[in-house]
Amino acid sequence: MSASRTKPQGRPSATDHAAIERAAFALFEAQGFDETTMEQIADAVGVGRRTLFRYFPSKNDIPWGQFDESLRHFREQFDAVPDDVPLAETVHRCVIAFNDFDEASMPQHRVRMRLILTTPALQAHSALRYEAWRAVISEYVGRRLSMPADAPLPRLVGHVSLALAVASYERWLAHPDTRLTEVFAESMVELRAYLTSG
Amino acid sequence: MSASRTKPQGRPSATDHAAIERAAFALFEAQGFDETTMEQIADAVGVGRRTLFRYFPSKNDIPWGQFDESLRHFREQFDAVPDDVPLAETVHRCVIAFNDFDEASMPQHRVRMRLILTTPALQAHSALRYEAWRAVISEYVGRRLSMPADAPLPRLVGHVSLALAVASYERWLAHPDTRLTEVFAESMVELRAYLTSG
DNA sequence: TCCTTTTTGGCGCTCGGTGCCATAAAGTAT
DNA sequence: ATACTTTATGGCACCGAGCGCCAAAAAGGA
Repeated sequence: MSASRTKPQGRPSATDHAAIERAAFALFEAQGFDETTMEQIADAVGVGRRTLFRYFPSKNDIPWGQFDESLRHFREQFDAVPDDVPLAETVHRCVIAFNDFDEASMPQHRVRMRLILTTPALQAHSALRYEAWRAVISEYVGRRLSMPADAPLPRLVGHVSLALAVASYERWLAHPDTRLTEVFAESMVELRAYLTSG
Repeated sequence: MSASRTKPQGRPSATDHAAIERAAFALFEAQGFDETTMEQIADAVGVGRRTLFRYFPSKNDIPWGQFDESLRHFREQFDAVPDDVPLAETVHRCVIAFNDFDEASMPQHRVRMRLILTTPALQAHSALRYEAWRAVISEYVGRRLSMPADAPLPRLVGHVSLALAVASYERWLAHPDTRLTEVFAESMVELRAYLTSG
């Protein structure tokens, strides 16, 4: 009943998500994503191909790691913001907080995002992951405005927030000397200027 | 040298894009996209499976029809706008013009977009098509602002314009009685309100 | 030692997608 | 009519992702 270590039963796991990610990223870096087969990854990890599909539902999901957990954290960001903060300000803050990683993990994060944003197969697959990310925003906006999360405005805010985030990531990847959180802020400033300029 | 019918040479084509689209959409409607195999489509068209892949590079591309031609038209929209029209206004007008279809073709367009926007495999694939659409916008914005098309601002405008378009399509699909062009305008108004509200 | 639990991983299959190539079906020149 | 050229077809074999099935492995507990 406690949250600590539960006694493992049955056959122990032969690997874990982190080990698979490491082996996979090494191969992706060395020979490219498309050129790497699941069999090669399985061999590198020292596990059967079939087992790989139990840890990651698809090859495309490997670069995303444990995105579901990140989304849980994303939701908590929203819960932590007081209700008197303006809506757009809240969304902007939380999006930045979501992408405010430990400085030490930034290099790895850069590799991950470069892979996702430059590999066509992953660009395509990302749409499915982005959807869940947008849903977090839509749900919050819906709650704040007392309307369903799938109403036009909440969804619009989700889409535009994502657009801003992806554009920011592209900018961040192109300029190694920039900080992710600052790039987000700049993008927002530019968007407001674009929309309000004559 | 004239633009009219060129004398066909060699073996005549056994089918064309339109015929494949018709057969495919009928099957997609009847049994779903994922449940329809390329072999079934080939049989329905009365052509070999191999031939299908010469007309469409992938199954995912069939619902998009001849999107490349649409993009050519999209580019022409921008060329037709005088330079004294404000940038954001120009982009907004052209995006609306791009989606201003013949009233008679709207029902078919609805079917197509519903398929694309609700089928996971197609949602994913769309990212690749959207990229080319965004590029048209980025190139224009880059030209107007005398900067490369892949500079941050042009790309940001491309991403946000797409976000607005997709959100508008979702709204249009959910409300059969609305007009596509009007929905786009409403989304823009809501976006400005969202970003400028306190 | 047997039983239960859990994971592994091999096997076989489907389906999208591709390279290869012989062949069909047209026009054209002799 | 025959031969040549051009272009499209479509069969065949192959690859890789992904999945259902299931026997076997590897642990703990009785």
